[in-house]
Amino acid sequence: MSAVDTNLLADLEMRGLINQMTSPEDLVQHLREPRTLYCGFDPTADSLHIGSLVPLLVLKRFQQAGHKPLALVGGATGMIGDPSFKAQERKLNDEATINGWVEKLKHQVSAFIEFSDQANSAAVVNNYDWTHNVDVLTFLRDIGKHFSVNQMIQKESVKQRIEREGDGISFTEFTYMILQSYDFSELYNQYACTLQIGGSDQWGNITGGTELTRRRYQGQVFGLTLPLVTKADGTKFGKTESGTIWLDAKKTSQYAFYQFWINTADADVYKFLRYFTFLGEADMVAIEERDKEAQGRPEAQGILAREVTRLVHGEEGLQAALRISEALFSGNLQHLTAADLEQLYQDGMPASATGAEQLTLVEALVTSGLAKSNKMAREFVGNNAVSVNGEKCTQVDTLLSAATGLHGRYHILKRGKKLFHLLRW
RNA sequence: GGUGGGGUUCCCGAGUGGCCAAAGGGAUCAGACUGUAAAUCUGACGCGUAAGCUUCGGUGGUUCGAAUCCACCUCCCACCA
Repeated sequence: MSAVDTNLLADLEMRGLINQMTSPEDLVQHLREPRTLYCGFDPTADSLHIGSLVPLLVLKRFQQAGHKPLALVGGATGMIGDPSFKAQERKLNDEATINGWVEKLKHQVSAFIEFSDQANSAAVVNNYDWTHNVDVLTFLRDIGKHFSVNQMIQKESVKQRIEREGDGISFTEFTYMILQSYDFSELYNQYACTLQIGGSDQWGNITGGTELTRRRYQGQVFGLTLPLVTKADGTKFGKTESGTIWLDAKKTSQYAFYQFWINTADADVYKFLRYFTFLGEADMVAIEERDKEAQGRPEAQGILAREVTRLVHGEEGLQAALRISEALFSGNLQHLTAADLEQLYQDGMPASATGAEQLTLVEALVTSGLAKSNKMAREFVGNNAVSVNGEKCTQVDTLLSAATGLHGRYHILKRGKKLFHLLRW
């Protein structure tokens, strides 16, 4: 019960992972003992995306330091929708959908924290459990009474929605803060949970919970928010041209996930190492130093990509991503064996099977999704942007068939510098 | 409820009867240069090999011809109540 790493907050500080804390000095004292903390994840889709990675990893950091993490899945709050810093009212999803998502998130969240029999073993909780049978009158009298509307409308997170003409905020979303506060006080009561972490946008909701807990149970609980992950070029983190980067390998393959991190800008990569890996400070400083001295390609992106992919998809997932990446970007495609190619397919390289006897290059590009119309396909070919099995192909009418493929069965199509597709006959 | 202003191609935004698939910017994509970068330069950017076809909130109408004019509908915004 005493094996607590008291350097935890200093480590978080070094990583730039602390945005705000309630009563910092008290919290430092508080964390000298093993504590229980939580972070909420609302089901807004059937998978979390990398935006949730920072809080997930911080839960893990807390557990490694000897504390007990609770991952809260918002079966209840997900039905309401968090208005914090959202420009517009969100549409509600139906209950069955949300319940399906809740199950997936539970599973996903579980991969990041330990459930073994140790004293600080993690738990997954669902706020639906303690909210679904609270009746309205009880809620209004026992919980609502503790909240001042005057204070609530002062919160930065909803201010713009209230002040801005045109867009408003429904009572439903306005109430979200109360529900989340209720969660915190319930977790305090049921699990002795005394710390909530969350993104910086959660500050208002978290402090609501610390106050409610004090009023209901006279307990002191703490809040700690994490910084919003930003990119140096100002674009939104976690999105690429092709969409959101999900944690679920079915939605974003391990290969695509790995590639996402490999493509991190130099200006962001050292910051991201701190946010997303468990490497020690000395190691990270050394990496940065080495990259600075060596001209040419920095190695930080590769380290980041390997570390994060391993964290999310495990060693196997990482190896799969590496196999594909190495084959496509550094290997000679002609040297791949049939088994190698089959492995790439198994590893989740973008692929499709063709039903046709033969395809023109243009048709192949369109059916593989590498070009969205025939016209675009022709343009790519004309631009010298397409290669087949590692060789530039500039003839629009080139015919592809099983016979022209590698091992009588595969074509590796490449459009531009980094988009690949495996065509199977 | 009243008055006024709007809804244009992924986004912003010009366009007020033919010269409009529709200016300009952004985003995106490709090429060159590179490090599977950044910056820069070049090109593409509704669909179609092309002829041509389909777009400018919706539906009808006027006209040889409409994103542009008319009617109705719908959604949004501002001000007033």
